[in-house]
Amino acid sequence: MPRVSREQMEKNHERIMETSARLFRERGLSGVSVADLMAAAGLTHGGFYGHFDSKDQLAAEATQQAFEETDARWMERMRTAPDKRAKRAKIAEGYLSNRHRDHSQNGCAAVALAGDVAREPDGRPIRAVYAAGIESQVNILAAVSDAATPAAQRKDAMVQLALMLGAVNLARATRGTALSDEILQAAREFLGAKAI
Amino acid sequence: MPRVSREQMEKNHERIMETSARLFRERGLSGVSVADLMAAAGLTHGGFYGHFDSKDQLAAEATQQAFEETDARWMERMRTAPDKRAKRAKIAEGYLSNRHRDHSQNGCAAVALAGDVAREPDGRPIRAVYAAGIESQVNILAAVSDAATPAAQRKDAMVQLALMLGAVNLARATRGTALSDEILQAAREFLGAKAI
DNA sequence: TGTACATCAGTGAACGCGCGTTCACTGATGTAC
DNA sequence: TGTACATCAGTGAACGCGCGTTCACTGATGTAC
Repeated sequence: MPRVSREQMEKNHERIMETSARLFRERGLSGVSVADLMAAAGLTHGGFYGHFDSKDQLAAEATQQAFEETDARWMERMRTAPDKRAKRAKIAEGYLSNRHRDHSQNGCAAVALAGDVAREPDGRPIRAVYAAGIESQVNILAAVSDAATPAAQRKDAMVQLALMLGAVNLARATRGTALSDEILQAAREFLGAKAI
Repeated sequence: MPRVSREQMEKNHERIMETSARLFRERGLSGVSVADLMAAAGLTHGGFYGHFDSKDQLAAEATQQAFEETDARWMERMRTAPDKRAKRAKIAEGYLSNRHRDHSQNGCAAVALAGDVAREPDGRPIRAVYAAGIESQVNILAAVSDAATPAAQRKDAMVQLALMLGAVNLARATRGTALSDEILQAAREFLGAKAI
């Protein structure tokens, strides 16, 4: 049934973006084919190029959307915490949860796609999107650092982000072992976060 | 020129392993084809299955070899350091160097393959190899922790490893930006390591 | 408001390509005498 | 030590398959009158 209404077409466009943002985080950039992600949106593969120039371009747009969602989630998690220390711990609790390890599809794009983006050639749109996403996360974390100077706050933020990302990455790669739980636990304790 | 001597065949086997260990770290498990890695070893693709049961099996063996090389390098780096604190810093210096960021092919398999292994299905041989490699790295780092109890030493080790791995992963994914250098620098400072 | 027709979102076959793996073949190696 | 022959490491064509992308087509949507 070809030729849907313009309104329906916009809904389809959004649905392709949203399902792709989840699939890319779950299976990686090359782990999802155009046919896969169109099928996940309830369409056939041929129509893809009416919505996006290329798979690369969609990957960049979907990644940007995923970063924005994570930023929003972080802000929301911090909202009820009484002070900076508690706000940092709140973010760490979610990030270092077993739930986040086990559901990369809804999780942070930074950790889900780090390995893929690291191997993308220079100049690919997703590289700029990724770097901007990390910069934004660093800024959010720097704003809740207790360090004395902006430079020290920024360094604090980078250390917390690197630790969280590394711990989740390691925990996912060792999924199913006791070591995996241990790593998350060690990182949580270090960042003053509870198990949730 | 088929049928080489048994001695030559063993050399070829080793060369396939060694070039593969480098290529997998540089381009990822699915970024290297059997033809690629046989060509890198100076052979044609058809002979591959005389040496290995499958690409998966080679990936597991090559990854194990890469982990062993990193362990040996860490021990060597620590050898001349006067105390535990200096030994930890020595490892961090190498790990968090711009050189390590820019040459994953000769670097740590844990960070190079974390994303790939995280997405491998349960039961694949490389998953067990990877988990054993991480366990070994944790043990090496725990042995140079200044914490009071073995449990605390192990947690220290996991935090240092997660931070180093996360920082290098982020630095690689943001390669070419000022942010990339900043992240390595922040992690080095945190772990008391110099820039080398 | 109703009709005629142009537009174009989505379909599905097809494109060239590279993948992991198999296999018939080749000819130097290794061995039996 | 020399010869005849069986072995088997490596070759390269071929297998079925899935990939990203293209394109002729379809028929409901949207518009001009």
